[in-house]
Amino acid sequence: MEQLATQYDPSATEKATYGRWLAERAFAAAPDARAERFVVMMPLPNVTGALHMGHAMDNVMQDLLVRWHRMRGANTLWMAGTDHAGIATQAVVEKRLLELEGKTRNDLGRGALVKRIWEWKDQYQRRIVMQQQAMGCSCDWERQRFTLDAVCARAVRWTFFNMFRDGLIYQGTRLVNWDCFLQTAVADDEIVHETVDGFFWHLRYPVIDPAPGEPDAVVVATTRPETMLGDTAVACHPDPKGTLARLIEETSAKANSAPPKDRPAYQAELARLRERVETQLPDLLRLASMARAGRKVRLPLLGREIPLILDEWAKPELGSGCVKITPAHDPNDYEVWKRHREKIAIINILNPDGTLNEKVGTYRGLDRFDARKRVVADLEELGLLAASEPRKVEIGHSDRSKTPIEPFVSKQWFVRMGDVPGGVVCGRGTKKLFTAPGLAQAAIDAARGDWASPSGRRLSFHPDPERYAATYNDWLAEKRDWCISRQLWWGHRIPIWAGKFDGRELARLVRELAPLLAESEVSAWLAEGESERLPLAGATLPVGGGEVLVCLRDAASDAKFARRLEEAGLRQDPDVLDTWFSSGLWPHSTLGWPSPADAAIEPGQAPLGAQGGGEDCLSYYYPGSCLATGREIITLWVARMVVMGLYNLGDLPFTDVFLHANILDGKGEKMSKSKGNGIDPVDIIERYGADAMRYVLSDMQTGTQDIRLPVQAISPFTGNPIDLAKAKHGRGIFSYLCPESGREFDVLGSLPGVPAAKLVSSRFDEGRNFANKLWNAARFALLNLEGADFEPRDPRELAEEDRWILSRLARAAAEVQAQLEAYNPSAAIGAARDFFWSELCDWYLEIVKPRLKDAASARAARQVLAVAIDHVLRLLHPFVPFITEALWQRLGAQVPVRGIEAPLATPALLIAAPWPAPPERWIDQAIEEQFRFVQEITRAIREIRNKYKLAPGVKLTVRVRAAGPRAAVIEAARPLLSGLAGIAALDVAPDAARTADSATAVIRDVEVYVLGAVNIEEEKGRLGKQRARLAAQVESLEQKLANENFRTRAAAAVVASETTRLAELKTELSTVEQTLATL
RNA sequence: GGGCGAUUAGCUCAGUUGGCUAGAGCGCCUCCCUUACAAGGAGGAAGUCGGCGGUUCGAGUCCGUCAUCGCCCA
Repeated sequence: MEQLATQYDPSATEKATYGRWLAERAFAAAPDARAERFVVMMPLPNVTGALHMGHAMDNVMQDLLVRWHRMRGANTLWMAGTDHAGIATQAVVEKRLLELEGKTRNDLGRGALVKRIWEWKDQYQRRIVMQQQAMGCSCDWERQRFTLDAVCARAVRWTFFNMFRDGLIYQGTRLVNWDCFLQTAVADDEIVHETVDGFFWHLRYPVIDPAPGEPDAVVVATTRPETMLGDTAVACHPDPKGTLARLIEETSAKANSAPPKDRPAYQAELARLRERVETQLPDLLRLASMARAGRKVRLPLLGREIPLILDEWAKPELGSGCVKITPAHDPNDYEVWKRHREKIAIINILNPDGTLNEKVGTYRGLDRFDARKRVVADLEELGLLAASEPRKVEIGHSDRSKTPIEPFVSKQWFVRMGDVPGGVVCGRGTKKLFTAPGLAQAAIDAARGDWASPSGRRLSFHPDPERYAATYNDWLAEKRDWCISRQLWWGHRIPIWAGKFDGRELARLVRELAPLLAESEVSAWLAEGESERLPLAGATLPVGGGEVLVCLRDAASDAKFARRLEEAGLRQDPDVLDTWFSSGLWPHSTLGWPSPADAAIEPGQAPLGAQGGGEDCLSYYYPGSCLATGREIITLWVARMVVMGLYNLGDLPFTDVFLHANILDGKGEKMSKSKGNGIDPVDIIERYGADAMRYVLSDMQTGTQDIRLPVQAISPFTGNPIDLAKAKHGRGIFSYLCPESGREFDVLGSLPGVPAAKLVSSRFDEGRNFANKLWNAARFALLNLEGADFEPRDPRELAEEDRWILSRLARAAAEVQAQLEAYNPSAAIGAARDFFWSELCDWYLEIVKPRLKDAASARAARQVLAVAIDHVLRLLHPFVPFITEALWQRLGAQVPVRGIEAPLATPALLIAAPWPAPPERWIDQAIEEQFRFVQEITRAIREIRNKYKLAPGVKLTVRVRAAGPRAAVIEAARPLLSGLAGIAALDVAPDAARTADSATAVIRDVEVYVLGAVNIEEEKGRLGKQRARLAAQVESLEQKLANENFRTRAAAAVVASETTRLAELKTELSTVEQTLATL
C-alpha cells in the first residue's frame, strides 16, 4: 500500500477525482423506476463575468443538497446552465467596444454586435463551468443549458404565444425607467438609488390675466428644472383648508402623546402649519377657485398656456402648495395625468438618447443636463427663478450603464399580473388544469398553507418560512404588470408582427390573410386603445382601421408564415424580451417543455424524450424539489418561476426555497466583481483547496444572516496577505498600497502598469486545517488497518470504547441528517466535525493505539475503526467531496468489506455510496455517561499536569477515593486512564488518602490525588478558586430553590434537576473545603 | 417615507419551545516536534450578551423604547 503524505495536497487530488466522477458519469441523471427523486435547478449565473464567492456559496449549498440526496438513493438531477442576461451582457460588451475601439453599437450593426456578444458569452460560460467544476459541483453537464438555446427558445415562444392568445400579454404606452445610454427600458429592480448633492429650484409661472386680488404667478419647485419644458399643468389641492386643518389636528395629537424629548419637533411643525394657515391659505384657496374656473398660467420659455388643475398630489403643507405636472417624465405626474387625461396633455420632450426633442423649441438637441443649465440661466434672466436651495437628491441610476435613469413614456409589452375577468387557465392541456383569478394571485395562493397544487404540492421558504413568505407575498400582492420588452439586440426577439392600416387596407389584409389567421399557431389581434384588443379573425372591423398584432407560435411557424406577414406590410417588433421572461421558464424549458420528445437539444446532450418505454424528462423531473438562492432574488426570479410554472404546467417548479446568506466583505459590503471586493473561488481553491473552501462556506451558512468575510489581497510584491478593510488606498478606489513595500497594487486588474493582486481570506485556514486533520486521521487508520477483516459482531459484546464510539457515531449521523433536513448546513457539518475531531480523533484513536499493536484485541478494534472512518467519509462527503472520495478509494483498497453486524454496501465511488444510517441499538446511554466521567477525570489530571509543569513524559502516581459503582467504572477504565492521562500507578479505594504533596481534583463525589505534584501554596490557590466558583453556584441555586414562587411555578422537572444539582455541588464543595483544610 | 433584519469574547459567528457555569473557529498566553497530523496535541485567559425600561419564579432568548449598522421597497 502506498504511503500517504503527511500533509494533504488538494491540487494532487481534486482534478483526478473530478475526472473520475465525469468518466463514470456519476452526475448523469435519467428517468428510471425510482419514485424518490430530487431535482435542483441551478440559479443560472449570467455570462457577464466570472463567479465570485457569493456564487460559490450558492453552488456549494446546492451541491451539498444534491450529493446528500443522491446518497440517500433519490434519482437526482441538478440542472446546470447560464443566463444570457440581456441588458447586463450587452452593456459590458458595448462598454468594451467603446473603450477599446471607440465604436458604438450602431457603428457595428445588429448582426455584428450580437456576434461579439456570443463570443463574450462563450468565453465566460467556459470560465463559469470551469469554476463550478473546480468547486466540485456535481451537476449533470450532459444537460447543461443556456437561456438562448433552441430548447429554451421554443419554450419562450410557446409561452409568449399562449399568454398573448389568452390576453395576458398586451402592448401599451407607459411611463418606464429609461436608460439613455443603453436606450432601453429597464425594470424597477435594475435601478440603484443614490443620494447626491443637487438643488431645489423654485420657478415662477405667470398667471394669465390675473384679476385684482389674485396672485400674478404661481411658484412651483423641482429638482429637474429642464422637465418644465414638458409641463402641461400646474396642480393645486382641491381642499387646502381641510387638509391643513386635519394635519394640525394630527400633529397636535402627536405632540401630546410624544415622549418629552420629541415634543419640540412636533410643536415646531404645529407652529409652521398654523403660520401657513395665516399666510398662505388665502392664496391657496384663491388658486383652487381659479382652477375650478378653468384659469391658466403661461409656461415660461415656451409660452405655452397650461391649465391650473385640482389634484390631491399637490401638498398644501409643502412649499408653495402648488406642483408642476410633467406627465411624460415623472411617475407621480403621470398618475395625475391619468386622472385628468381629458383636460391636460402629455408631452414627451426627450429623444431615446437623452437629448431634447423637437417639442422644446430652441432647446432642441441639447443633452438633458446641458438643457438644465440653460433653462435655469434663462429663467434667472427673466426673473422667474424664485429661489434655489441646495438639497440632497435621490437619483435613480441604471445598474447596468451607471447613468441616471429618466422616466420616459414609450410603447412597451407587458404581462398582465392582476386578476382578469373569468380568471386565468393554468396548466392548459395537462391533467393539472385549474383556474386562478390571475397570474400573481396564482403564485400568492401557492405559498398559502391551505393551498395545494393538483399534485398536492405547496411552496415554502427555508430556513425562516414566515419572513420570506412575507417578502414574496408583499411583492406579488401589488400585482403590477410586468414590462417584458427591452430595446436591445441581445435576447429573445418578441414574436410579434405588427402594422397600422386604415379601414380599407385592414379589410383587404384580413381577407387576404384569412386562412393564415385561422391557423392554430397564429394569434392575431387588433390593438384597441391602450390595452384592450379585439380578435382579428371574425371581428367586425373598425372603419377607421387600426394596428394589427400577429403572434407566431414558434420557429416552425415563422418559417411558414413570417414572409407572408411581411409581404402584407407587417414588421416584426425589433425589441427583445426581458431576461427574466426566459429564466422564469428555466425549471421546465430545460426539460423540453412543451414536448420533450422533439426538443432541439445540442449535439451530444442527454435526450429529453422517453427512452425505452420509460418516462420523459419533463414528466419525471417536473415538478422539482428545491431552489437554493439569495433572498434578493425572491421577487425577481422565484416569484416569476412560480407564475410561469403554474401557468404552463399547472404545478410548482419546486416546493422548497432555500435562502442562503450573502457574502459580504470585511467592511460589510456585498461582494461583487464590479466593487473590487469579489473573491474568485478559484483563487481560494488554488490556495486552500476546494474542500477547504466548501467546509468554511458550509460552516458559515447558519441562517439567512449575511456573512462577513474579511478580504485580504496577496501583495504582488511580497506575497504576504494584506487586510483590505485596513489598507490605504492608492490612486483609485480599486488600488491599495502594500504596507511593507509601499508600492501600489490593483484588485480589479484594470489599472495599466499597476500589478493586480489576488484576493483571498484567512477565514479559509480553518477548512484547510480540517482537511489536513481528516487526511491524517485516515492515514493513521490506513497504517493500522493492515489485515483488517469483517466478521459479524454483536455490538453489545465489544469493548467499552468501541461501544462508546459507535454510540456517538449513531448520534452524530442522526444529528447531521436532522440538521440537513432543517436547512442548517453549519449545524450539520458541526455535528460531523465534532464527532470526527473531538471524539474519534481526540479520544477513540488515542485509546485504541495500544490495542492495535496487540494481536488479541486488534481485530475488533480494526473492524470498529474501519466502520468509524467509513461513516465519517460518508457523512462528510456532501460537504468535502474530493478528499472523502480520495480516502474512500484507499480505504476500499485496504478494507474492502466493512461493517459491524453485517457488511455495509461499499461501492467503488463514494459519491454513489449509501448515506449512513447506523442502527438505533448502537446508542448506549449508560456507556456514554460512564465515558463522560472518565473524560472528566482525564481532563482533571491533565490540568494538574499542566498547572504543576509535570513534563508530558512523566508518568504519574494517582490515587482515587471512590466507592461503589463509581469505583467500578474507574477500575474498568484503568487501561484507558493510564494511556490518556499518563499514569504509572493507579490506586482506587473508598478510603484512599492524599499525601501532603498531592494535587487534588474533585470531580462530583470522587477525589483524585496526583502524588508528588505540589507546591502547597499554588494548590491552595487552585482549590480556593474552585471553592469560590462552587460556593457562588451553590448560593445562587439555594436562593433559587428557596424561592417559593420558583418551587410552585416552574416545571417540576426543572425543580427536580436543580435540586439534584444543588446536592452534587454541595458534596463537591465540602470535599474541596475539607481538602483545603488539610493543606 | 414603508417593511424586514442585525448588535453575544480582539475578529467572524452559534446559542432550538425562556431554565445547569453563554459556546465554536481564528487570534492571545503556557507547555509539548510523544512513531496520524506543529495545517497538530495538552491546558489556560478572555464576554456588564448595544443602552434603558417592562413581563416572568427566572430573560442573551419575550414585549416596549432609544442608539448604531445593514437590506428590500417607494
